Amino acid sequence: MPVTPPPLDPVRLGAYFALMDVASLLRHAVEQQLREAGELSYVQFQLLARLGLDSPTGSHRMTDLADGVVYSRSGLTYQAGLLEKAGLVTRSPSPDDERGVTVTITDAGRARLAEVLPGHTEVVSRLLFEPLSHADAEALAQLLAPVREHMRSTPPRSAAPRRRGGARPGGS
Amino acid sequence: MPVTPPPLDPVRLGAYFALMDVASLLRHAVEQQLREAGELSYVQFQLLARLGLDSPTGSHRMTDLADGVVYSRSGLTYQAGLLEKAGLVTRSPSPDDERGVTVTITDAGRARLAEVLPGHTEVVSRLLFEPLSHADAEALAQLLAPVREHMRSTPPRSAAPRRRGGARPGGS
DNA sequence: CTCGTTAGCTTCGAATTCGAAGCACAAGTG
DNA sequence: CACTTGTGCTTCGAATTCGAAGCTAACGAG
Repeated sequence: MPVTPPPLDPVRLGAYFALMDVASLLRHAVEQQLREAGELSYVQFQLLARLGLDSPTGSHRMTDLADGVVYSRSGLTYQAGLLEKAGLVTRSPSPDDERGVTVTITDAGRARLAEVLPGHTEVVSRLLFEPLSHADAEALAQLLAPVREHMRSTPPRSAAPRRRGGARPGGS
Repeated sequence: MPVTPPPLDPVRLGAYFALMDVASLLRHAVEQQLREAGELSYVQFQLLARLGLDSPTGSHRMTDLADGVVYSRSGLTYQAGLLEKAGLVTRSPSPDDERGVTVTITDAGRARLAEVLPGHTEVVSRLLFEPLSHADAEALAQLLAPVREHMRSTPPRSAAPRRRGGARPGGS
């Protein structure tokens, strides 16, 4: 039974709106920059960045990539397919787990990443950090860190008994 | 000539990632709640909220709505069309400006809004504000306010001479 | 008044996104 | 080993999104 929660006070409401608004605007600007500079979507850029910058080997399992990116699994497959078709990554079965897929960035992928990264940095610096001092940025990061933790550890839904979900084995 | 900008220091990079991540997660959670509680998309909810809560008359021009929402004009038309088909708003030509369209929320629209609002508040409170004190929320709002201003006042692109943009007159 | 320009919104086609359903491999149980 | 359950990823169809193109109304200059 949904107990009517207390409405958000103006301060929180403002913070909520500002957060969503800033993120949307920033995302749109970044997307535009990426499209013009390197024909990349935001998701593709995130994947390349994760592979090229966060990984010493340049490889990741699809699942690991999905953890870093919010989007749905199917969307991830789609974008990874586009990246592969563009020659920026390769997909191969994982050595340990036959059903896993390992995605590896190619040299062309690294080159493309290096190509768009400066512009990306420039846009983020200009739009997000121009009005913020270094101390502000630090405060923002420290404010958001626990929120991120909290969201990532909270299940998507509280109740909802998950109607016998998942993979039915014997298909045909 | 894109002068290579200095890369983002770790603090700013962390703030940037945290911001985008938190906003994405929150948006997904909110979208899910809205879909389950009231068959509304996020954009539709924003439009209804703007009409039902922000406007004394319950009406707005399309342009005013577009200013509050980030999405494209065509997307706005699409969602407004869906809302109209669902009977939650009406669209009529603006009295002053014959080419403007005024969107007005209906009683059914207000009812639907009242229906989903508690759940929406609950999700936002739980996901975003549970790990934040009231002072934290205030700090967050004050940090983001100038950023929002800055983004909204900055043109989408700096250079790019806008190739003779807009409406070409003699179509046929 | 007539022409050229701008503003406001819609239509169109292509691309992206999601959730549900499906398949193949892995792991646990008897 | 046979069988059941769970994990990892992909395919599929529907819905949403965007940008470009188009149309009508308002505006400005000659």
